[in-house]
Amino acid sequence: MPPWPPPLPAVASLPYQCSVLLRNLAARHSPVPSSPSSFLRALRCLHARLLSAALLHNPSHPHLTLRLLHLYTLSPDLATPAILFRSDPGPIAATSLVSAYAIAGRLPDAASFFDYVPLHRRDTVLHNAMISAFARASLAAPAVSVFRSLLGSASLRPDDYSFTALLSAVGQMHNLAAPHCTQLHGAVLRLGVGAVSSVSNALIALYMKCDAPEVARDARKVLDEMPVKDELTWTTIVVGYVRKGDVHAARSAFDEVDGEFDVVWNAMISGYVQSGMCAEAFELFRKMVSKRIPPDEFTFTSVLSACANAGFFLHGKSVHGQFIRLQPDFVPEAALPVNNALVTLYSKSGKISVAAKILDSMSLKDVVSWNTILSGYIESGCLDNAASVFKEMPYKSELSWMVMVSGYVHGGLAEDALKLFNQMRSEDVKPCDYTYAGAIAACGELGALKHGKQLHAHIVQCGFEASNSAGNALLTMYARCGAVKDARIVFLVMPNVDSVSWNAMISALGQHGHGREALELFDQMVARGIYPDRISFLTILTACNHAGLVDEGFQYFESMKRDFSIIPGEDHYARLIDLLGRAGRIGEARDLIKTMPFEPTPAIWEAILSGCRVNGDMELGAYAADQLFEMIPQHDATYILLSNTYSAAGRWVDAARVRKLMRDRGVKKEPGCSWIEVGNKVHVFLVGDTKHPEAHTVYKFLEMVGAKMRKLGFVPDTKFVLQDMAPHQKEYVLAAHSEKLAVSFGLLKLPLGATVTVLKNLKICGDCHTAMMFMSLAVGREIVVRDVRRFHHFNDGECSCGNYW
DNA sequence: ATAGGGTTAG
Repeated sequence: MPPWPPPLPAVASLPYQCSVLLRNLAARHSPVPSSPSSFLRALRCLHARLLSAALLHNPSHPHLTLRLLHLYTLSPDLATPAILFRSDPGPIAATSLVSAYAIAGRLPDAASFFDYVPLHRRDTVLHNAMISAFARASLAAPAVSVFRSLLGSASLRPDDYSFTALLSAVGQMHNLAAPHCTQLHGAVLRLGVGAVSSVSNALIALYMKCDAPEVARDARKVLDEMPVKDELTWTTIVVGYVRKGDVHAARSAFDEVDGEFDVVWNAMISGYVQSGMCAEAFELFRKMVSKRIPPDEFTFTSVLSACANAGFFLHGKSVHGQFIRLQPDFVPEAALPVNNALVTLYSKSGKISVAAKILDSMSLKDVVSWNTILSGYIESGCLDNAASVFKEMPYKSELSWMVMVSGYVHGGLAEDALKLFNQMRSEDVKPCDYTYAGAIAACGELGALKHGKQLHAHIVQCGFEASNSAGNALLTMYARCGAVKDARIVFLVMPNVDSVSWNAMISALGQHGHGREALELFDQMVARGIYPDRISFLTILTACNHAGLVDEGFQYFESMKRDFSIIPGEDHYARLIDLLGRAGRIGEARDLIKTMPFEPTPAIWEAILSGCRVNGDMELGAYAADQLFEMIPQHDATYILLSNTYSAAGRWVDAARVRKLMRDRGVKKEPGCSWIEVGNKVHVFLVGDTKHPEAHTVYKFLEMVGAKMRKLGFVPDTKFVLQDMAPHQKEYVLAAHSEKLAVSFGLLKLPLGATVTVLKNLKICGDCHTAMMFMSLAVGREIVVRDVRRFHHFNDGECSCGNYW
């Protein structure tokens, strides 16, 4: 019979071996004494030996404590900690239980053991353990009150441990005021514990966490007065300067110790990563390796995240290799964050299958691992894989929901996003502001204004009104739904508008025909010292486009290069060309192409093409079409555009060739629809190949619409009435409560072609009244006034745009 | 029997 508990392994490989030992014990891989009392005795013996090896409370190995605790709680009929405690309800057992539970993140259990000890039996050490338990959980107030009760006790006095724990607890508070630090500093000096390095370290950390900029000096003073400085002193200083945003001060402090202590390297490397200086982080790691300082799990995690952030994938791969060589030294718990960082690295470098393989090979996974692979799949566009990971992941956090909701929105599946959001709330998961932002963006996609407004109310209720992500999402949603007024209110209410907010507001004005106002707002933004980015200029060009402000558009384009040194991208050029084309200055557009520093892209040719359509310059149009044809397939719309252009240019054979290509490649023509509000009804128009209005297709479409709306949980009592308006066109009236339901089919994104088709259909129906209303809705949205005016005369035969599917 | 710093997912 082998001895029990098994003998502890040699010192060199202690943490790893002990972890394995404890895991095997928990899994009953080792012989276990038959009687509960001898199991308990042996377990306590093991516990004591781990403690004497200083392993259990070594901050690098909290997982050993967890494993041991797990072993204690393993079978309820054996030695649960409660039974352990009942056999010895004194302060000593309570202290180790309080700290064990605190490390395990189970604060309520820790507190209850503290409470069980009668007042007269509590000693300073127990108080200290409780204070640090609260500190770990970032709960400053209860920690302070435990410290107060220690002060109030007649027989007890706080010692250096008490102060260290208290200072760390107070440091968890947000917006800590400098006077508090000075006050605590005074108390430390009065009680004469300032010479103890742990107290001074905590004091330095406290000063560094203060918002006031000048406290760094006070921290430095504490440092200079310390008789003995240890490695944690220097780490605290380095970390503190990084937190204050002063990487250079951190680096000079690091150079002051000359890398004498290993952990300071970690602090400096991660400091560089946090400040976005990934190249410096990697350089330091290289230096560390050349000095033969062994990297630990923190080093690996930081440097890998540096590689992932900066796109140093080859460097990352070599770090991966080094980690593999050292891997046997790491317990699974220590390897976990490194593996997580590896999964991130490979996801970001586009090697999602390698990332999945690493995840698969991990013996230990946590929420972070699952969330990482989830966002990896979403970023690489594998929504299906993401959805199945989401379904099967053993634990979810709020972040998982957030990633999935916004993943659906980004992937164009707004309905699924809202469905998931509703499911989330029915499962009582509290959404954070980012998740709300995702759901609101989904409403914007769908044009579900009422639903969006409800979410706005929730946001106010949850206190997320000051959040920029939520505010920007609301702003964009209102803009997409055409509620510029509401968008403006959100913009005015937001406490810290950022450049995203400005861009969104400018775009809201621009898209709804308030071109001049959009330009004014842009100038205001610049005057306020907010630097416009490339998105700002895209927005401005769009605004100019919608308002027909050609010369202004040109001026802003020049100013972008000259005053803000932003290099125009293909999208900027495409918009400028579009602007020129619509103004009939297609020749200038053609000249502009020649000045571009890159070869024309499909977007550029498309812009030229639409300009040619407006101007009837079919020669240049056909040339652009030829260029596009070479680049096909870019996206589905290109085929239709091409075929129509060739037809308009009289090149019927080429048009037919495009149509054949379209058929061969299986490009689907899906029916689209449009909407119009009349009174409290919403009319939905079916747009598409209406020459084959087989009844079942029409009804199928209606069913689809109905199912979609029911799924979204909007107006459930909506009735569909089918009315025959004309042989070539069907109109469905939604007897809705004037909600812009039809917008939920994504119709605000209705392109020019579709609008033209609707107008054409209305002409066929002879419903000029509706047509006029439709135009008034269309004007200033995606459609430019002059385009609509062209069809004011409804000259069918001349329509070069054709149908939009 | 108790303390201080450093890590990963958007």
